[in-house]
Amino acid sequence: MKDTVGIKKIAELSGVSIGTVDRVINNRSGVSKKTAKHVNAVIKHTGYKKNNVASRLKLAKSKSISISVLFPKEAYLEDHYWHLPLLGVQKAVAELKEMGISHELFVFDISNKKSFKRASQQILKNATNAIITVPFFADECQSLREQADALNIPIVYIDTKHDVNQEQNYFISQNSLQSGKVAGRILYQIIKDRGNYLVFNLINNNTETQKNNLERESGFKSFFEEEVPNFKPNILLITADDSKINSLEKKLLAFKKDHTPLGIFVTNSRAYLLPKILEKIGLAAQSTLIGYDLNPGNIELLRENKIQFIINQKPEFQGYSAVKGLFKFLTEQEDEELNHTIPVEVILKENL
Amino acid sequence: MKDTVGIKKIAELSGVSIGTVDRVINNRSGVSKKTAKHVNAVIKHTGYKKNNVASRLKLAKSKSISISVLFPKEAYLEDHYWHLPLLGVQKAVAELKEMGISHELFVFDISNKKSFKRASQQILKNATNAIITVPFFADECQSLREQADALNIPIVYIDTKHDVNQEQNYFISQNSLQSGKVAGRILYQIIKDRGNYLVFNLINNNTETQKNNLERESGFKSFFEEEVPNFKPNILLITADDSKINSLEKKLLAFKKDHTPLGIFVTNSRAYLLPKILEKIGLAAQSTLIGYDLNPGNIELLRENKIQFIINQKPEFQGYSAVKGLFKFLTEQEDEELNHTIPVEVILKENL
DNA sequence: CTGAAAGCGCTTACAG
DNA sequence: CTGAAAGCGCTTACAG
Repeated sequence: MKDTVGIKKIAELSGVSIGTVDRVINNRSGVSKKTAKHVNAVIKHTGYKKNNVASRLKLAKSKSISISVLFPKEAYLEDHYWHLPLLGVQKAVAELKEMGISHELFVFDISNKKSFKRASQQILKNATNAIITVPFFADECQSLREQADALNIPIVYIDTKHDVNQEQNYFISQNSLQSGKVAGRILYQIIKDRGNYLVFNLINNNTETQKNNLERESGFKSFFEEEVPNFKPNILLITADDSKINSLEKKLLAFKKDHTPLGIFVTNSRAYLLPKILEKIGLAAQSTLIGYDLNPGNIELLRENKIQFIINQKPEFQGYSAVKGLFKFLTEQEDEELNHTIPVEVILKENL
Repeated sequence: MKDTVGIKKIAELSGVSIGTVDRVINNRSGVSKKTAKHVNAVIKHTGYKKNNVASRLKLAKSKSISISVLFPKEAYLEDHYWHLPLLGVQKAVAELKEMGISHELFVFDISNKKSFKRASQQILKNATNAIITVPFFADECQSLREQADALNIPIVYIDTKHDVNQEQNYFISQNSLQSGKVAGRILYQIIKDRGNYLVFNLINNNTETQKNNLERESGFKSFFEEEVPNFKPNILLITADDSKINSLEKKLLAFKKDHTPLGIFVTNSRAYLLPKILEKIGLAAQSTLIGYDLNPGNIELLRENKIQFIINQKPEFQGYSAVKGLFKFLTEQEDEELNHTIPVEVILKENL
């Protein structure tokens, strides 16, 4: 391995002490312009790059990086979707713990904006270096954003991309429009023009994440417009509250008449609610069902072949990437890993 | 952050010097049994864990880890499949370079066993700490294995799992049987019992990696046996040399007669050879094509919707995982990351 | 068989 | 504004 230049070499070449070189590298105050300029020239010339391993070894105790994670309280439940990004966070923190990084979990109630506000205030009161959360509530995120900006604390949102325009807004999430197109392609391959399409927009809350569902729906329709423009599919959109799902039977019965194939796209994680109903009214055999997220209900029905496809958002990977990206940003000022589109992963029984 | 115990604390609690603690931790010679036992007891009691960041900082120069990568010579070609695992290797090495890790690329000709042998001898002559390669040639791998064992050099094979039985054989590859089942499921969803199935086993070499193709084929058939046992699909297997592919036209014409759907599974990366033939003999419209690997030809045809599905083996990820896993093994003696099944990733135009 | 000391590359409190 | 020295946790050559 050829000798890499270190701070010592730079000091030697610049004719200053390593302390001064350190000040220049880290933009600390107290260096004359002339010296700084000279040292910077040497740095550029030699291609010197700070050794972060050494840096973090020194700083691990005195400047430990603490990341606050603000998730729905379901993150505590091992079976729940919101536990998965937490697992990813924990994995990344474990990998980096010798570099002096730790995290703390804060939770809120997704049906209660105030609980989000309260938790975020608590986070800002503690000295934290970064925040990872989910943009459920537009106004509250906006206000958190402003306060965090003042303290120079970066925020990484996972799961959903909302359209706030500030700087330092980082998003690690799937492109919902694109995932809707994937669903469109898959169902179209199967149903073609021989049957009907059904989009279920099941609502169980009214937060920002609902936007994901609408974009997925829109992506689904776009697929047909863009990819098979001459085909005008019969797409029925059913928007319904979870609790009213049983009242839909009559509506669905219309599809039974000719036993034509039925492609069903559920725009959120609750595809598992449908198979029972489809069986009850005798639509199961002619249906192909695609939904989102590998929750226990969906997994079981994939295994039983009652759901055919699941689009996975890789929530664990989202949490993992958020921590890794933040670490890179906080130690190297590189933020390109903090804006990250998660690939649309297609899961069926055999690659579960 | 609560104070983690370090070597200093262990020394203090054991009443010995840190030098002795280091000897015990790293199983170095020259420690009395009594001292070792006592220190080990303290280590167990405190839950001490070596700080690898500090360790690697100290060792980066004197004990740099060097990984030899032995790939087909096509790894040099940016457009080629074998360039991808190399990119993954490079990425992982870049992430770990401050920990004192480097790699060197050696190449061989896949049509020439001797070139593999020659390159592997050269690797063994240099002092290397680990080898990453592809098991193209069973005998040569076996012999490499034996020599590497004697030198205590771990080998990680990517791409293909072959059935050698030694210890220290690590494989990072996709489960070919399983990926064939995925292909079966996808085509069955589309074709059902309304059409015919075609499996193309295109041969362009006779190395061990050909086993992948056979297992994929076998997985494809297994899908039908296991998942739809009452359905006896009409599956035609076509084994052909690449160069003879055009002579197949007559055989394929048989499928044209009734315009029934045709599900085509190409068990290797050369699905891109088929669309032109299918178009020429008028089978394109009724065909659904699934193949392997995101090479430029397949990508282009996915974009044009002339190939419908590609199964990706994530070659870049394979190379990346091999390096990360080796690093963990060489620094922490943990080898669980070195046996790794790559998920079966399903790609279509919209999630390319 | 064991310990004291130097050093990996960086950071910081202190002295000037 | 600048430098000399100590130290992060581990490793190693050297002395005993």
